[in-house]
Amino acid sequence: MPSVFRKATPDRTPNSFLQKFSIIGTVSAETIPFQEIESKWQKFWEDQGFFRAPQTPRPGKKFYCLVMFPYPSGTAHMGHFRNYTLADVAARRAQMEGYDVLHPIGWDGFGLPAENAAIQHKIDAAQWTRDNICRMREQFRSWGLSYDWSREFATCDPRYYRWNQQFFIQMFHKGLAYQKHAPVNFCPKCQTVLANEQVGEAGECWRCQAPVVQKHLRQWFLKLSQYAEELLRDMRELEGGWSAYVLQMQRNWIGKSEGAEIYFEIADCESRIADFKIENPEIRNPKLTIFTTRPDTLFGATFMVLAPEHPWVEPLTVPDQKAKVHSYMEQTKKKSLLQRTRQEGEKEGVFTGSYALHPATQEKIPLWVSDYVLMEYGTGAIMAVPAHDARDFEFAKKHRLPIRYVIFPKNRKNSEESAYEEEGILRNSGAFDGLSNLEAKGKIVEQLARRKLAQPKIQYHLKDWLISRQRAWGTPIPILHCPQCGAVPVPQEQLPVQLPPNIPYGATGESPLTRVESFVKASCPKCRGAAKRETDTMDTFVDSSWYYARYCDPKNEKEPFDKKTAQAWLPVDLYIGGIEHACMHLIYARFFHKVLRDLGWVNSPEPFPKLLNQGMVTLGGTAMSKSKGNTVDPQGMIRKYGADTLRLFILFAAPPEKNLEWSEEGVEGCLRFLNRIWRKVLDFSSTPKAAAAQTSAAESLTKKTHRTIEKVTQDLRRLSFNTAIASLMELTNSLYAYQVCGDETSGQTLKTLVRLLYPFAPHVAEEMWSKLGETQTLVLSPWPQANPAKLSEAACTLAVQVNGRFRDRVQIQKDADAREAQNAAQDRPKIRRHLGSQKISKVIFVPNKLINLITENNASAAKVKD
RNA sequence: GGCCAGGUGGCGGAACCGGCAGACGCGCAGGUCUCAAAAACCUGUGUCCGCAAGGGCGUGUGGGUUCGACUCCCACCCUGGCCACCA
Repeated sequence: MPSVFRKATPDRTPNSFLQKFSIIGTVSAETIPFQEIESKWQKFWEDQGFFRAPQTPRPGKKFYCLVMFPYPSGTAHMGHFRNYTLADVAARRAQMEGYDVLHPIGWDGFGLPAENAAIQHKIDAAQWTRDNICRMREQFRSWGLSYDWSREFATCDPRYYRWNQQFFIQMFHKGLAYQKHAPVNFCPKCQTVLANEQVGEAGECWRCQAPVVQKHLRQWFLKLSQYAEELLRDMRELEGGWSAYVLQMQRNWIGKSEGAEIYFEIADCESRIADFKIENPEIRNPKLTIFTTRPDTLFGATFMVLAPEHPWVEPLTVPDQKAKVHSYMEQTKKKSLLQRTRQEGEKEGVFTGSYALHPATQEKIPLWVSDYVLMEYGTGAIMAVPAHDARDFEFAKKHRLPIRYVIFPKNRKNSEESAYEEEGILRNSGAFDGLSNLEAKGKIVEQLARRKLAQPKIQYHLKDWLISRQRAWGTPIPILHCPQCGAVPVPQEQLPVQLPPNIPYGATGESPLTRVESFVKASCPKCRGAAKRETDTMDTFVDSSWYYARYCDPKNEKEPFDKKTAQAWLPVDLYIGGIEHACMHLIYARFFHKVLRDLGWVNSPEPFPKLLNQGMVTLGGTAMSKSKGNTVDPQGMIRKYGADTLRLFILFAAPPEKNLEWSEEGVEGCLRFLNRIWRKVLDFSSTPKAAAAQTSAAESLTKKTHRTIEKVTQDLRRLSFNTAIASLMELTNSLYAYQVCGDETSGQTLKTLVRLLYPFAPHVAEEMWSKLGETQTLVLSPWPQANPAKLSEAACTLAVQVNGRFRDRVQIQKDADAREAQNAAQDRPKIRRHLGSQKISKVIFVPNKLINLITENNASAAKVKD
């Protein structure tokens, strides 16, 4: 039977006929019945359990695809949709490529919104959370996400948070969890303390933006700082897998600076040693400790500055200066942290009247007090080197203090107008003259260290993680406070310490659990005496610091997870989530993973070697948000256009890591694309089949198909979903241009197209697949393989340049050599015209791509260089 | 001030390793079908000169390297982000 040629354009008989008679309602017969298709396939996939991951993956064939799990706020927004769709494409592709895929979802169930809702509406936080989870679960199901729902859990379930408690106790025994009295950040609105990472640049609460205040409280900490160096070092492992941007942020946050502590003796200290004894009985021979990253500038130190809060300010201030110093300290107290840490404003300060002895020269240098020195960093005291530090320079100018240059650039003089902060050669530095400042750094510290006047020191910005929260909706910290034995961990067999029912919610700055007598009253496991239960709960970021490991073995009731099983799945192969967690969750989880490794639970250095931070979904250029009122509800869009259409749009409109501007026209474009394939499928299934046509059009369509397989496969590997979809659109256009229907070639192309479409638009692809007469689900259908023979053309088009400028293209045999190419090029009239009578002096030939003919007097070579 | 990312048509974006800039989509214009419209389909769409053939110019700006630069190097401008009196 001959191939059936049909015009692609009008009279597509049965369907356009039907279309005319389906005027009632907006749905025409050619429109894809999304709702029907979606629920049908969602049910089918779930019933068949296709997305259930095996208990243990085959070695080398695992793909653990994870999205940052949601807080159950009650409504999923377009940002969730984007996040989870991106992961879904990666997971579905991996499954088709034959991997054992773990693609789980769960709920970050603890947190303030639930507790605030409980206070406001007099309901149970647990119930509120459960209801929200149900609502969001239904939304996620309607999006066609290939989750292993059998592994779902919520962190507010005692079956989960008991392991938080167990890890906490293990850390307590290792000294990694401890309590201390310390100045802490307290949010007056949330009525709880916060970790450093949870306070914004302007000193605001990360959650409610209220200004944070300082309090002095006894709180629980995890020794994050102990892992500072390792967290920094292991970023090598993440290079390439994480964006440079997040790595930079973490590097900044860890904030390593290498330098030295140097000890300055106080001059004439005998006369005032009594003052020190009163204030600090342990101090015998007071030496003021400073931290510097520039020990090479030591000889340029002409004065010293103490932070106003420094405990030595009082004893060092001579009677004559007391009034001035005290008034300055008062002034400082009134400034906010923000005011103090801005460079703006003149550098005020006062002289204490005391002097220190320069450790190298024994010179007396004055001791000043100024708030440009911060108590929180280093030791709260500095040696001031105005010649080589811009801040010290400014201070010295204002207060007429001496400026002594000790480092000089190689070939020019120092300007006396500013601090010289670059590299150079030492002078005015005693025995160190002539050394480069880099060499001098080590040598100066070395020499001082021999006299016990200095030691090398590394300083980090990263501090320990304050995990206590004075709120009820979190994991109870499993500690009992005994008047005799102190803080005693709750014995293993008493875990979990469960939240009591009927918590008297309220934000009072104290945990509501303190008012639950039955919870508080306990006995000490050591001495059996009466003890009080710890009532603070853990920061919810503890919950999210190891949830990725729990997914590997979520039903385990004996342990957090089986080590072997988790080690087989971990690390996570692809982690997808928003960038806002760069310095919170992503630091905490890396820390936790390393602790778990040291406790023997996991064996990989990093939990997430590959991280994709998806961009925001914007409308009118700003992130969609309820408060701005510029949101688009994914559910409404799904009802209007279908989940697959929305998926395609979200994937196609921008590369994953960039922001994506919402555009309903764009959505309609994607609907048009799906409809085009849909019509081809209907056409094909209603057309009598024919053998492959031996035409050049058929051959070229086949080649295009194989090139598309190649392109989509590669694009999926590098998570370039937008370009993958573009090439599917190209193939669809080629299929339309082919104009033949029902023959082998168009059938093969159509089937390939549908299989390639599956990760992006799975419901529609499954439906089309079965309409094409296929009986096996696409989930289990192997990913198409490009036939290398079909990828290459016998002939190729060579770009022809004359003197580097593109002039023409020429058809040439594939793998032709330079000689043949040049002959073919010179046969072209255009090229002949451009060459004129000029002689060819050089030929650049890139096989199968390009030939560039250079003439003797070509313009660029003849360019006079003057 | 330091660091990072980026700057390509009317718009979103493509060009992955230095080799035909603008794939794909949106929008716009013209056409086919229709009594008409919608849908669908076809054609065109960086810019300037030209009826056309053809040619000039074009990837923030200015230089450089190269036979050849969106791509590499130097300087600068702009946008976004992060850090920042961190000693």
